[in-house]
Amino acid sequence: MRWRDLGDEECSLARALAVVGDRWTLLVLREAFLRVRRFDDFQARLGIARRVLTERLKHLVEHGVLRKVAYQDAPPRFEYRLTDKGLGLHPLLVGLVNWVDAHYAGKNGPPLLHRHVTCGHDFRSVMTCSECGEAIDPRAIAPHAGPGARKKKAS
Amino acid sequence: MRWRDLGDEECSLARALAVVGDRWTLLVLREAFLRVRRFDDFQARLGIARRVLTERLKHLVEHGVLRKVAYQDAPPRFEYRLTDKGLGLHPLLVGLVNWVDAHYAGKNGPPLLHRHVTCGHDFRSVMTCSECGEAIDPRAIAPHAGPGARKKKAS
DNA sequence: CCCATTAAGTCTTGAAATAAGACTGAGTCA
DNA sequence: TGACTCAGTCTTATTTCAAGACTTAATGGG
Repeated sequence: MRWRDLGDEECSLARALAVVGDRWTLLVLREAFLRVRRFDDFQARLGIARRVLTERLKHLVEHGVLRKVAYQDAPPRFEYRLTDKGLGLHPLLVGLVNWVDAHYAGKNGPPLLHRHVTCGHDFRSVMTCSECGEAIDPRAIAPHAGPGARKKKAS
Repeated sequence: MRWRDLGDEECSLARALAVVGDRWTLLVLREAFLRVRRFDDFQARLGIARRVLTERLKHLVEHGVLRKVAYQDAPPRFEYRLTDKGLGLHPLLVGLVNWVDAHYAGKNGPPLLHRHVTCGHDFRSVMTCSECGEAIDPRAIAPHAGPGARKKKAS
């Protein structure tokens, strides 16, 4: 299977990765969550090939994760802002960051903390069950075919 | 910057991606969560190059996400099992799946559901604050430098 | 006017990674 | 014996990436 055909898969995870699973894409979003918006700023902070950055930004805009907004007309200049859909990924990224920090703690602790402005505390993202509200024990997850399943493979 | 040097970054997200950010890696883990354990099964279900699969499995074992366990001696045969560290990624993957399903619902609904065996219901993974217990509004997350920060870049 | 600078890309080139599938080696099964 | 299983390894052609030079349009200073 080719990576480029991932979006055609039935599997939800495959379709998610078709959007944000390319190299650098999640790091571009990390910068976006840190309020970076302009091409050269993304490029300078990530140090990635400009060609790749161009491609990733275009892809994220096409998938509605970022919006390209003109901030001046002459010469035309644009910035990239998160959409609501893009913002929805932030808690997940925090969860991923918490996962690494839990397993590969540096000597001094995590380099970045996240404050929950609602309650004012630095927090970890705790995954809970939408039905019973309890924190999810990873061993208590049982995947099974849903209504949109075609045959046997899915996710 | 080269992708291979990602693990040396201070940024937690970069270090997470150095472990699970390669092409196909998360799909390998999806299969592992669906109880797939053997090389040929992974290969047949994913349809990826065997060379790439070999590399990804080795990488995941090296990083303690999977364990390679002999299940017979002659000829030697192995299977790959999730470690606790690997299991810790399952709620995050469910969250990612929920994210796509929310934004790109198929006509029939999601192809895969997840049951929370503790309460018996199909659930979505809701990210909540470890401090106040509330569901996290993505706009209420304020990243800031933590104790392990070196200069300005992080995550 | 002339030159430097900024910003958002595009282009080029050589180096890596991936896709597809053939091949290998040890052992089992009939 | 010959077909088959399983877990890889190898080969080749194609794609993608890394690094940085180049482009275009405008602004600011001397």
